Amino acid sequence: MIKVTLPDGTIKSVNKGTSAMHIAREISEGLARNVLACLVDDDIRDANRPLEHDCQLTLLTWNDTLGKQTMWHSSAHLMAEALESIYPGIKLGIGPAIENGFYYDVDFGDYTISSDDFVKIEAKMLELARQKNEFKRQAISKQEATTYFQQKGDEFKLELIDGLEDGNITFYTQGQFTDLCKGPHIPNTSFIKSVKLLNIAGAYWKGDENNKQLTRIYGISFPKKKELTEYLELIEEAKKRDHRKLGKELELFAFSQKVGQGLPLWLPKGAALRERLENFLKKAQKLAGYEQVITPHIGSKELYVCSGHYAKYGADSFQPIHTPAEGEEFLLKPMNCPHHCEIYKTKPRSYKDLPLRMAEFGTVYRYEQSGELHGLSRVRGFTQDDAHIFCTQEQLKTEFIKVIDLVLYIFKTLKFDQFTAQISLRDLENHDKYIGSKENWEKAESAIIEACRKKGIETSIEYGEAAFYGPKLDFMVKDALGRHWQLGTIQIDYNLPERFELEYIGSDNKSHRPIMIHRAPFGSMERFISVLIEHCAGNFPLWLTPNQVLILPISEKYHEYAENILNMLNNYDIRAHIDDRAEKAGRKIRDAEISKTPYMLIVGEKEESNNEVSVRKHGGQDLGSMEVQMFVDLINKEIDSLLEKFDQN
RNA sequence: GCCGGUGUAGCUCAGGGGUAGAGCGUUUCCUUGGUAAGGAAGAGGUCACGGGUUCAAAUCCCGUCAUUGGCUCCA
Repeated sequence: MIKVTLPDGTIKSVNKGTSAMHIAREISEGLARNVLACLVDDDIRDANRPLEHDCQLTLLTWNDTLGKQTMWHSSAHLMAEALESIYPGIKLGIGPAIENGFYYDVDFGDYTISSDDFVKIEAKMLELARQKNEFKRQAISKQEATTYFQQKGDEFKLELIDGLEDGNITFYTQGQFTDLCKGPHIPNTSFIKSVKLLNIAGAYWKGDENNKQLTRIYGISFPKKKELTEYLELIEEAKKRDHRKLGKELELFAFSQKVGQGLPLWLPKGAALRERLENFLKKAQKLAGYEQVITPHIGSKELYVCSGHYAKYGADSFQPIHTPAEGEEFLLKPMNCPHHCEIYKTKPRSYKDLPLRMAEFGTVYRYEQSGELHGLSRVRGFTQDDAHIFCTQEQLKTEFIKVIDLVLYIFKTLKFDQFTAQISLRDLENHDKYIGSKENWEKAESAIIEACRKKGIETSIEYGEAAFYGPKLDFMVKDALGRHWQLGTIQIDYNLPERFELEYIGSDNKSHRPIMIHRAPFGSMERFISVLIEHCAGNFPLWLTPNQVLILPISEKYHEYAENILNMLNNYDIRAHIDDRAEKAGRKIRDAEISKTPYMLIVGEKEESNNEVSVRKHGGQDLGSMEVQMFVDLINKEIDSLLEKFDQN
């Protein structure tokens, strides 16, 4: 007999070799029908595998992330089975579960496949699922595994097996399909009640662009048909929020073939919005002790040779601009830091000058790969809300924390309450690719970790993700379609001060080297605004939104009164317009709603005679009629509540 | 950059070897209205661009550009 402890603390004594599924069935048949896998101590396993020792047991269902992942992993196998039966002879790469669904990488050989084929693949998958085939686990020797895939002629699996340790290899079989897999899997295929193949794409074998490109098919599956419907509705909703669509509809930005790809054109409304966002940050930065600087859009090639960027990125950048002078070369600036270093050097600095905080909304140009360009999220010309803090080693942690405060202030004001923070450190093994001394790196890495701990930020640590000149902390958010984007970034740099020979005179009257912190709370104006658009679905906060108020005269007779109202609002810096088209009120309201204007003022005979306005909020709420002054107060009060002052304790 | 998809009116899209369609928007006229679409008439397109096949190409083929879903990359 062994003792199995369940999450609620109950201990069950069962025969050795009993399965988790058996225990589930003892608890209830309903539960057993929903168990997809289980956790034995901290090990994820098939629910049907026998339990051999005393253990903690957690039964995993669709409600658990790990349960979902198991279902999706099994669905990838199911898809592979379906694909093999439709396209005999295909070769399989890997087929894991992902955040939302699963994929399988396949070498289709001579078959051509497109999303038009999804319907028949989905049908085959469901047909196979209904066969209620068990996922059978089988431990196998490396030799046997190799033989199996040699016979099958699947070089990808052979390559995978090659990297595995003998004695640790398992196969899973369901129906006619066997795959190299460490599992776990759901008990049988019938748990998969609905599937949807989502898209098809190329993907390099093992993620290496020197390797063969396979066809990746993405899909998702559910234990209930209804959940698939809901998921598809969610995707539709997300598409409505796509910043590329809303940016066009709300006339915020545009692109032009003639101007060039990845070079956004800011339309009047978008430009004004961006300007307000910049001013918002400038105000907070002023309070935080930053000074604004301005630097040119190009810089001598020598500047980047000095910074080291030319050696690393020169070949993949916009190429140098030549002048009529022999040998003279300039680069479009890909970052602002070297310029700021030169500002630092304009005069001798004392420890009393530090920390020196230099801010600039600096527009930079990077030759991003054409396939990577995406709306405003990834462009070739963009403006960083950049700043560089030059400080001493002692000041580093405090300054780092202050920057975190600024980032959190922005997130709070714009209601980004779901973000993740990632600490990027050096590769654990290979330290050669980083510039700078080992000691400095260690100091910098621990400063970041401590600062995050102190601010109570939940972080993940990623090794090997650091920039070549220093470790960093990145804040990431998801866009409407679930893609992750990096927004704010804070990076420590021991390298540039070295390369530019930056110095300050310490209290000991000796020369010392400052440390540099690069930071951009928004990241770039372009990307931040893209995420903001999707975050609020185009319904910007009142202080940011292009048009705050639309005045809707009931008929032409009230245009003059509407003009009066407009003048009053303009005097209070409220952004308002009049819809003076010869349309009915219902029509004007509808159009105002579609344009996402926060407030509508309906004015007609009643309002004019009482010297009032009727206020309707976006979304339909009728606030009744009131005097203009009262409406102004209402708006200002709302803006005040949204725009808390930056307080750096 | 790589592998797929797409490119038709300002927008969203249908069509498709015999020189072009809808809805919305826009313009003009009528209507002067009360909380999500009033009516009528008109304008608007070298069907992305360049080649090829053909009696004939927007349609088929090739190339380029842009865009899009991924992959790789991201100072």
